Formats: sequence, structure tokens, C-alpha cells
Amino acid sequence: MTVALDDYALFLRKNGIKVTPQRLEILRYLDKNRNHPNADMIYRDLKKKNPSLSRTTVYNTLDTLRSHNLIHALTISESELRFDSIINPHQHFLCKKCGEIIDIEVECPYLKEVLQGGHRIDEVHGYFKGVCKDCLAKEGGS
Amino acid sequence: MTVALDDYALFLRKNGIKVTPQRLEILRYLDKNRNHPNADMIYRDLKKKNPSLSRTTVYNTLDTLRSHNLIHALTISESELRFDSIINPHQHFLCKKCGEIIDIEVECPYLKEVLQGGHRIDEVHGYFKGVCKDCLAKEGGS
DNA sequence: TTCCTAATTTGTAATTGTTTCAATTTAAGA
DNA sequence: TCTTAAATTGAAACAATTACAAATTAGGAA
Ligand SMILES: [Mn+2]
Ligand SMILES: [Mn+2]
Ligand SMILES: [Zn+2]
Ligand SMILES: [Zn+2]
Repeated sequence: MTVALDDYALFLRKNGIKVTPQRLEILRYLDKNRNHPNADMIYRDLKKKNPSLSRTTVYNTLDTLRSHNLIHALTISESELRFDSIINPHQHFLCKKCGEIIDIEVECPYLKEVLQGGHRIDEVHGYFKGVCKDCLAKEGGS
Repeated sequence: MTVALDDYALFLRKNGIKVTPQRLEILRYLDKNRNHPNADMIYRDLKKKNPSLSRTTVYNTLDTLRSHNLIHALTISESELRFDSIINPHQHFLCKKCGEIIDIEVECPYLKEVLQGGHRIDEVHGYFKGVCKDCLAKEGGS
């Protein structure tokens, strides 16, 4: 999933995933909220409109989407998985001040070099951590 | 901490950390076991020789060492922190087959580029995941 | 050397994110 | 419409980590 989708049901069907209202809602949520939410953010937000939603369904659906390689999981936080509906190769910046996770649009030039080690590489994660531009500005001349 | 230490007490004192037997043992362990252990590996191994060791002490000591920037924490695993006593900039490969975390000695060429975004970068984590050379060899021509 | 005290260690309990599981419901093909 | 395998649900289990208060101790002062 890379650009905003118009037909989530079709998208699921095309990927061999059975269509359910819960999956549609979670998929739409990920597509519309590109701030790398965690499972609980998704659960709490969607629970408002669908009070019978189960936390387990959120976890199950995220696992399903991951196993079909339609979303990615980030381990940039030390305590929880964050989910990314944009699967184009890109890296991430975590602001330790405000907690925001910002996309960094650089490509990984290591790959060829690392592949020469003989390992098979399936995933590349580039995580930068520090203080974001906005938080730095707010801090001012402290 | 980068090269093997000979005097752990001196090392702690030099860094303004009070010397205790527990801290010495944990520090030695990290220095001798460079396989990026998690807190529980450290706890279980050291508990053999010092049965009164508390899990909390392991966590506390790891936090102390981290806050003095003497060790690093890796979020390469999805379920636990792994600790690295080598703080030279380097990246990591996680084999999803055998679980081993292998050092990748490449430098990050992004930094300048990412810094132009205006963020302050304190940490750089490069994580590669896949199947390591040895596991690939064992799999054979499957 | 002994004393003092703030810092450290310890064990237990609490918390948090995630997984397991069995019962109920449901999507979608026959 | 019927059927059934798959999905959803809620509760309980789990694992990593943190909080906390009581007991111990390192290291400086007397
Ligand atoms: Mn992203
Ligand atoms: Mn390392
Ligand atoms: Zn920020
Ligand atoms: Zn391997």
C-alpha cells in the first residue's frame, strides 16, 4: 500500500484476504493516518465508531496485512510496534521530545555491500533518533 | 566501551558511577559477551555465580550504563531490547532463522543529508533482517 | 577505623504490549 | 438458503519492563 486507496474491499480481495468490516476499517485507518500508529491507537480510535471491536482483531488484522507484505512494522520505539502503510523503501526519524515519527526519504546505499556478506536481506530499517526541527525551535536559545 | 577492558572498577569510577560488585559483573559480562544479549540472558548467566542478584539490578545497571552512554540499546528485536557494549558506529543484521545479531561494519552516509532536514540526530540505527549466510548454507538447495 | 547517609540492591507487585484460546459469529461459495 | 472454514470476540495468560518500599552497602567524614 503506497498511495491512498479508493476501494479497500477490492484491495483485500486482490491480495487473497477475506473482506470483513473490521479489516476494511483498519485498512482505511492505516491508509488515512500515516503517522505510524501503534495497535492501541488504531483500536481506541476505531472503537468509537464500532464499540464491539476487539483488540485481538486489531492485532490479527495487522498480522495478516504484514504477512501479505501490505504494511510494515517499525521497531523504532523501545516499547511498542508502530505500523507503516507506506511500504516504499524509506527511513525514519523519532523525535524523543514530542514522540513524532517522521519519514526520511533517503535510499539505503548499503544493500549491495551488506549482501556481499552472503546473507539474504529481506528488510532494511534506518532509524534516526534525536530532537526534531520543530522541538528545537520551541526550545529556543536555552 | 569499545575494546576489552582490564579494570572495570577504574572504568566506572572514571565515569562517575559508584562501584558495586553487581555493576562490575554486569559490565564484565557485556564486555566479554558481544552477542548483543538481552536483560534476561545477563540476569540468568550472572545469577549462577551470584544467586542473590536481582533482575531489577540488571535493569537498573543497564539504564545507568546507557545514561552515561557507555553501552547502546538495540530495538532490532520486536519483543525485547538487546544491548551492545561496542559503541563505535556500526549497523546490525538479524537472522530470522537462528536469531543471531551480527555486526555490520558500514558507516552511515545519510547523516549529512538527514541533518539538512534541521533535526538534531543523536542516534543512528541501521537494521537489516533476513537469513544469515550460515542458515542459508544449512538450508541447502531447498 | 568507625560512623553516617545517600545511593544501591533486592523481592514483590504492578504495568504494558502482545498472544493464546475457546466460544460465537460471519463471509462467501455451493 | 445452507454450510463451513475462517474471522471476531473477550477473557485469561504471558513476557518484558517498571514501580516501590524495605534492607543493605559504598565511600566519604569524623
Ligand atoms: Mn514511514
Ligand atoms: Mn553491535
Ligand atoms: Zn519533536
Ligand atoms: Zn542464521
